[in-house]
Amino acid sequence: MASTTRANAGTKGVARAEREQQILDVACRAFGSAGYAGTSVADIAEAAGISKPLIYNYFGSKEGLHAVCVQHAAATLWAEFERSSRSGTIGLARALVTLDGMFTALGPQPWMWRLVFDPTAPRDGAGHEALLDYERRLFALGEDGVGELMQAAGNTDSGDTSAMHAVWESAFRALVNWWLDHPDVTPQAMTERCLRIFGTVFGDVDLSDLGEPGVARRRASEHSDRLTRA
Amino acid sequence: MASTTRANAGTKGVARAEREQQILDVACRAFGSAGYAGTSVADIAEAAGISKPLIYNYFGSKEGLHAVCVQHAAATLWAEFERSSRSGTIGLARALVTLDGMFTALGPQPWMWRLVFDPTAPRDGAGHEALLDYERRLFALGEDGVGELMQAAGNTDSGDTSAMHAVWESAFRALVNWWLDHPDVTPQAMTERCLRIFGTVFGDVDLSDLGEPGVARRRASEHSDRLTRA
DNA sequence: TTGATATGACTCGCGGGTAAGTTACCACAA
DNA sequence: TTGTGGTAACTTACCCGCGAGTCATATCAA
Repeated sequence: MASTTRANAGTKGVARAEREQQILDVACRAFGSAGYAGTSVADIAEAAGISKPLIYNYFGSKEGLHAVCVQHAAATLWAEFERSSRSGTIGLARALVTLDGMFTALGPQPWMWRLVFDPTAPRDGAGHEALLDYERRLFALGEDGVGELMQAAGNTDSGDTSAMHAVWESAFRALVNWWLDHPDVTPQAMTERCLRIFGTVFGDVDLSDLGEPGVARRRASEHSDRLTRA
Repeated sequence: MASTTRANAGTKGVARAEREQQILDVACRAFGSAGYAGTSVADIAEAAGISKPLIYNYFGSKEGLHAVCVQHAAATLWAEFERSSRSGTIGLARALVTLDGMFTALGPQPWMWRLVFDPTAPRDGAGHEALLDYERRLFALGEDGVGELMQAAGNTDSGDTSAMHAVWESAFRALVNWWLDHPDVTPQAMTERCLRIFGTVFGDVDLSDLGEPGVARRRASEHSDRLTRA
């Protein structure tokens, strides 16, 4: 027994890489649920079962930790968007494929969404840069589709296109948010709902553009194993 | 000169009601610009040219002050929505009239918008109640229009209607936000832009529903004097 | 003199961040 | 096999600024 001081320190035999990953998981859930401002480093430390200074040792600062979380989330979501853009579909069909991919990707980790669209996140630093980058690429992707639509309708006003794009992104977010607020609805059912909504708004959607109606679902399930991991 | 102590207190001859109004104006701008979390009571006191304890004397707490601001903003915006709903138009025409009314109402006081849609606002208390009430009424108003649209399209699924409603509200907010981000665009020009966008999305809008294209603008300018006060 | 209007100078908790020390593990010498 | 030093993993206990909220006090008008 010797000199059993009441100190509780000392290694627990967990390697840095492993501990970092563990902290990251907890932090993503926390930031994605309560937002950046609503989450304290002490909260994360407690949830991860470690002490605060360890987080500062490994990530430097609250903002540094958050930046890594955001980069991870942005990369994940962006990968999904890019995959959809390679689906070979265009116009509304591609929109549907993208929505479907989002539902499937977010199913096991819904907090990722709020992590990226957190209004309380800091307006500078590495995390913000990552988000700006993500938004820029997303913007370019969406601008194509909206541009096509506007041109097909004979409208070439750049202001109109810009506003229209804002509306489209907002509608996209609204559909995802609605789905996140209705956890009972399966991704499949939600995609079908989106299809019906598109039909209502745009008149009957030309399904020949879409190939077959099931294409979105099939492509998504091809990758669903890969996505259900985390 | 007598005993000129360096104390700076004492009344400045401003009546409580007047001072409260003055504080309120400053607070609305502050909360509406930097958000609830991003605004300190000291900030407001300094901007109003008074000291912090006076605010606590008159409004009890930061949340109390914020609640009054929110109630004011919600009432103002709601009045505009209700006026639009009495315009006699229906469907897309009413949507246009409502948007036009918002642009005109927000022109002289754009911060009102963020005051109502502030993600950093407290989730309880009188201000939150006022917002919930406002949202409920807004919801009922929007549900009508969306319900009509869905029914006309032969879709009676309540989930579809709910999601559709979320999309509509989101699109509405996106248009207003876009406009707030482009201060050079006049309300008139923005309303015309919305008309063109509606035309692009829904196919050519039936303008007979709308009466004449200028109806929104005319009704709004009737009241523009009343709105440009604050 | 009384009450309304006003303020300087506090208290206090919360949360980001840090200094200094403690323990376990591991490579290597005896 | 058993010391022994070095390092990586970890914690306790603190600092410090910021912002909400308060107290005692001061001035003036009626």
